[in-house]
Amino acid sequence: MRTDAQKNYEHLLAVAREVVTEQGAHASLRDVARKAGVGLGTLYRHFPTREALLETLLRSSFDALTERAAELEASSSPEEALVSWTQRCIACAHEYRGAISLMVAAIDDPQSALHDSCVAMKSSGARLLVRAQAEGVARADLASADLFALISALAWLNDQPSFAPRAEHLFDVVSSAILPQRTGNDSRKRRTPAPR
Amino acid sequence: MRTDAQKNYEHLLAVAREVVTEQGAHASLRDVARKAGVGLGTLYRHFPTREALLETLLRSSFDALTERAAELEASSSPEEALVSWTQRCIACAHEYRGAISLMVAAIDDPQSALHDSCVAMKSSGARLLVRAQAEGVARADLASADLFALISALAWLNDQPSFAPRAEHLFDVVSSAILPQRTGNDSRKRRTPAPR
DNA sequence: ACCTGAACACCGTTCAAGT
DNA sequence: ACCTGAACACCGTTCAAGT
Repeated sequence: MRTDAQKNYEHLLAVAREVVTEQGAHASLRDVARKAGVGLGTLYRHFPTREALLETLLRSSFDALTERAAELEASSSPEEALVSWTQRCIACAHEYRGAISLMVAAIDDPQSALHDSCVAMKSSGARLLVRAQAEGVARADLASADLFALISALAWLNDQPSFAPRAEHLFDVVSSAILPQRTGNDSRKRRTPAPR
Repeated sequence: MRTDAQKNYEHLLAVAREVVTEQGAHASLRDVARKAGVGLGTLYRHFPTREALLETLLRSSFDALTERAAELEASSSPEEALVSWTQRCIACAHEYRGAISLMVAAIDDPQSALHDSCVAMKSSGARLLVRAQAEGVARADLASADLFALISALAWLNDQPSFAPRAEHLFDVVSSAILPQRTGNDSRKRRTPAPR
């Protein structure tokens, strides 16, 4: 890459990160190019699709997620590993508003720039899930697709301003379905204040 | 309403139903007007916002939902009533792809044409939830906002083509979190085949 | 080798002008 | 009283022309 192209690329990415943080994953790409002081074509050459841009923005988070799964498998109980990783997963998908819809669409589309990252995420989750199931602590009838779906649903809920305040509680509720025997997961006991 | 206006209104609604069924709640309104053979302004006068159009399309379903809640309260066990109504609720929100996002946004926006319907839905659910909680069969720490959130999340999952095939199973999983003591809800037993 | 921005085909929304 | 569609300000995407 020519040094001027490299500079364009990096600046574009920095501006995109700002704009997407503010406006979400469906931000205007025209706006990104404009704010970066760059021609539209330059943006499209560096990032041929919205997914490609998002993938680059989330790259390091995705990598950290995979790494974290391996660490947790070695260091934590099957139960704690699954809960902790799931939480991180949701935070990662929630990094940019609206990103989760694109990720969900990508899991079934090998053409998408987000495909590999999402498959990796699903696989990491699958390992932790199987491990917890072997221990009898996670629901036996969950497939990795189900875990990915539940994580996606929680990330989507967090994206909705009306539900965001109850995000933690909703996580607990869904967790209790994944790990029915979880310590302190007695659903008859009030764990979080329930507003009217 | 003048009879020609009435005719326009009804034809517009019929065409809108078709288009929205095909393309989802974010279908082009221009396209609806075009296919109805009507000026854009005509559509906007009858339905000042996308929400207004959707509200009209879903009107009878919303009414049926409220009615059904009352029926179930009288005729079924607290547990069965909540499960059955929740299921209907999801089907209703899922009637048009993408409608759930607009509904979720409407719950906190009294200006939205969908606001009242969503509040009614939430209230109906709240009654059934409280009843089930009084019986000790539903999680005590769930607020009506949580139930609405979980219903929304399931409706959203159903909207995603990659998750739709596992919709029923995902409903069972989330149900087991809402009703931990539900008959046959033993999560250690395999209830639905889990594909690899 | 890389960049630009006009061109094209679309949106949603408003509102002057028509019947 | 109702209808129309041009006008405006936006999109995403492509690609000929420039440096």
